[in-house]
Amino acid sequence: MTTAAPTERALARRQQVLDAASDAFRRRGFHAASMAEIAKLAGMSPGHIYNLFENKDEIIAAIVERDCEDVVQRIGELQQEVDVLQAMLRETDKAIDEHSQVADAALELEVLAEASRNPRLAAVMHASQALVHAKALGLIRQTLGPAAAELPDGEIEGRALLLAALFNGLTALSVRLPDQHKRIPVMAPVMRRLLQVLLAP
Amino acid sequence: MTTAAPTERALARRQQVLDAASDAFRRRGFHAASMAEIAKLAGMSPGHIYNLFENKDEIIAAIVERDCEDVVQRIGELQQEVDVLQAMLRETDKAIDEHSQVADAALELEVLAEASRNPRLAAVMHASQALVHAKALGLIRQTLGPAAAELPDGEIEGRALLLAALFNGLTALSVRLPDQHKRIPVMAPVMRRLLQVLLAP
DNA sequence: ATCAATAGAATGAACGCTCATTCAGTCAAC
DNA sequence: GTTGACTGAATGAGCGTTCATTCTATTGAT
Repeated sequence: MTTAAPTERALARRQQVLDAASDAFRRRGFHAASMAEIAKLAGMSPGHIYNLFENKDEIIAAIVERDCEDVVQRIGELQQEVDVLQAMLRETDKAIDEHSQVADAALELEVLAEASRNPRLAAVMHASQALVHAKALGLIRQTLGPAAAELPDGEIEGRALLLAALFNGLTALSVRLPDQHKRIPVMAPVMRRLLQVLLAP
Repeated sequence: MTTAAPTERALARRQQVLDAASDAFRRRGFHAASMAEIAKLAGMSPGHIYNLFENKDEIIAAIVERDCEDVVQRIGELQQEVDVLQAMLRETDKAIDEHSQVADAALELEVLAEASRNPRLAAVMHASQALVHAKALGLIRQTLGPAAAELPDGEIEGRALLLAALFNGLTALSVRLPDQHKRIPVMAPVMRRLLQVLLAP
């Protein structure tokens, strides 16, 4: 038997490893972070990690899956709003700020870079991203309301893609321009106009 | 004498190393690409690379500087156009396509991820990016024409930042959704509307 | 025209180190 | 006594970097 049902304890230990590895990858990068360091942060021996994960690759794959679930949930929460567009316009500053955290950016860029050359990770990432994309389509349709039906084919798809690009780009920018967070007041008004183009009928 | 003036030959060989290293970093990542591999691709011995560059870090730093010069030049060429906005709207498809090449994305994400934790590289990147940002401000001012003077403080700055974010985001997206290049016709119309918000008075 | 001297270009084996992964063995709980 | 969680030293591969050495071409004296 290669994979028995994991015990509850094992599942909790896995989460510890994921937390530790996220931290280590963020600070050192995937290849430069050692299993010894991850083990130390997770409070267990390097050897035991191999009872919980096949290898180092599987750890980063699991991180991607977990983070994707987070994003889907966040979109779901946003959908609970009565007027999604108004909610987004109201929280533009906060949204920009959250996507401009260099620490988060580091892990995200690390994961993307690794996914562009590691097929195992690429597969997980594409599956996860497909879920996020579908959820984003739903969000935009809901925001548009009945007007959605009148739009040409692909219009909503295009909006979802560029909405994703915009926020992903903020993350990349936060590394390129380290004082970017100081410029949130400058970006916010322009961002609101862009959001209106992407989300208003 | 620590640094004599480099001969013409040395400068040419440096370029060979930069080409080789770009390729290797793109395919394997910065840490996983070995100096031996770079040397082989560049057609010289590992030892000799150390006559041309201080160490591995300096190679990736030089790549960033070279790529930055490219971007500044590209913006400069765009500024030669009589009507910059019209030119951009005309070439939207091509621009999206160029920013969606996974191969280029891989190197760019690698560089960004490394810059988020390597201070030497971060310094080079911030200096380079400041040049690009200044050039982008000039482009937007030129596009707006006399209307630029009427806009509130920071408006142009905000536009430049989000323009950069938008294209950077396309690069990140191309890794997340591998079939993104097939959706260019879907993204282009929406993108044109966004460009108008960012570049029209 | 020839040769010794010189100097930069280039090599590649060797060094010291770190890494992911394995596995023989310990320990606690039942 | 058995089982499953867990340890950490050992293994072997691979890394960036160094350096003693060789190559190549140019110079200047004869």
